Amino acid sequence: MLSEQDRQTLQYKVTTKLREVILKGEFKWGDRLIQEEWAAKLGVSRMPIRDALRQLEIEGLVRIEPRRGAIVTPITAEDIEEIYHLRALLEGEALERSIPYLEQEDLQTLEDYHEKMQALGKDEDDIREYMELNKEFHKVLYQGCPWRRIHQMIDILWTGIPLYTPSIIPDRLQDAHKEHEEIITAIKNNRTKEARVILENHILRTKQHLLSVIGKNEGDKK
Amino acid sequence: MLSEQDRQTLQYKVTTKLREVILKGEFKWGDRLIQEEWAAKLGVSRMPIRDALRQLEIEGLVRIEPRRGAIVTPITAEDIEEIYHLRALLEGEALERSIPYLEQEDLQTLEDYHEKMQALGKDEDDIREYMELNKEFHKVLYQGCPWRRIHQMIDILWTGIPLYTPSIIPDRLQDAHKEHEEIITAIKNNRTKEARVILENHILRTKQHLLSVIGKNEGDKK
DNA sequence: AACAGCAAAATGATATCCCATCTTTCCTGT
DNA sequence: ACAGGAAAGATGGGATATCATTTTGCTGTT
Repeated sequence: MLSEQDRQTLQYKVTTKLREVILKGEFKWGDRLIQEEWAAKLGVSRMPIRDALRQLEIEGLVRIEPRRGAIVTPITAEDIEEIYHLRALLEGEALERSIPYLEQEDLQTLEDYHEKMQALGKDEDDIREYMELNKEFHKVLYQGCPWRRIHQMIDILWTGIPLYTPSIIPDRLQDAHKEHEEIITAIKNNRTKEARVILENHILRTKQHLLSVIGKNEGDKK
Repeated sequence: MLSEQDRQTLQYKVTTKLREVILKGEFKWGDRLIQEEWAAKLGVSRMPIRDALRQLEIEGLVRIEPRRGAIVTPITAEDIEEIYHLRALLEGEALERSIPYLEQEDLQTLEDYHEKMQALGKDEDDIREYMELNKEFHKVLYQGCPWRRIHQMIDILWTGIPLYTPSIIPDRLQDAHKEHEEIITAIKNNRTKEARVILENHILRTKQHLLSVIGKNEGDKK
């Protein structure tokens, strides 16, 4: 049940809530998400639920079949593979087209974020903060890119990433940080193509790390 | 073959209709698309209109602002640039990941389409038929790719391409045909990377041709 | 011509109702 | 006992009516 204050931007809130529920793994593959059931659970009408489902279909978390409604399709390892590969492709392209438009001010913002991230520790709160800053850092990287669709696509990929406990991130902090620095340096020196390659590899390495950690955890459980 | 997309739902029809209207250029940049007005025009309620607008926002044809509704953002030359570049990126990747899964049967389908396209003439009906076959041809190319999101993204890009009068296509038929053939050959010989590069260049060349033709036409008008 | 302020319009959202279709259950005839 | 099918129930797509809130546009005054 959503509280009264959460009702400012209903569709947004509902979308966020449903996405969270699905990413948390509360559905099995192929489960149906019944509109009325969730409308009741969240205390809203069916319409914002439908809006949310359409959005989540775009993100790949449900599949909508005519007259059958939303079928939940949770994230698999293959999805991680896909999401990060597509991120590498699209963010690489976006960065290359962004650099010519980046101002001195943007460079400064990047360095600020970078420093803040470096200063953070490894407890849970700091890691959460890190994840937030990291997201902003990446956004600034390609905000100069004049294309409309690529931004939307990248956003979709980011929101579709499962919310892993921050506890699995720390091992890679050191490396990630160094890679960020390399990107900044490349941009400063106008080595556009190089920046792109570093970013792409940065993303793919993050994927590799994620998969290896998940793989281990999965092995532990069963 | 089109079983899934054969949606007989109203929202699908409405989306198609509104997309057509926008791509035909009946709106100027920044025009508002009033829900009730179009609900009346199409003889439906506001609901399927809203569903359609949400979809069109994803495709980049409208922008939805809270409490102000849908603002139409028609296609510009820069959009063509973006759409075709993203197609090259995404379809290239999809093709590379599709080839390992392509069956002998799919190869046969590709050659069938290819032959049919070759047999067509240059009058308007034939060109329309060609465009349809071409779409199917490309779809078969990457249908083996196991990723979900990339297919959706590619579909969105295809539907967002303006419906130019077929009269501007013929000059490139010969070249396009040859490029298709090269792709088939590369796939047959398992030269995956090569197939990818040919496809990417094929798409970018198509873009270049389109832009040059449009550029001329625009020049004529003003 | 500028502007303040108010009325009309449009959207986000709710509540209900209807119908088509999908799913499940249960009944029937062999 | 069981396969097959019919009926009942569940669910989604869609229509309609209504309300609150915000935006837009108009009008009359200065």
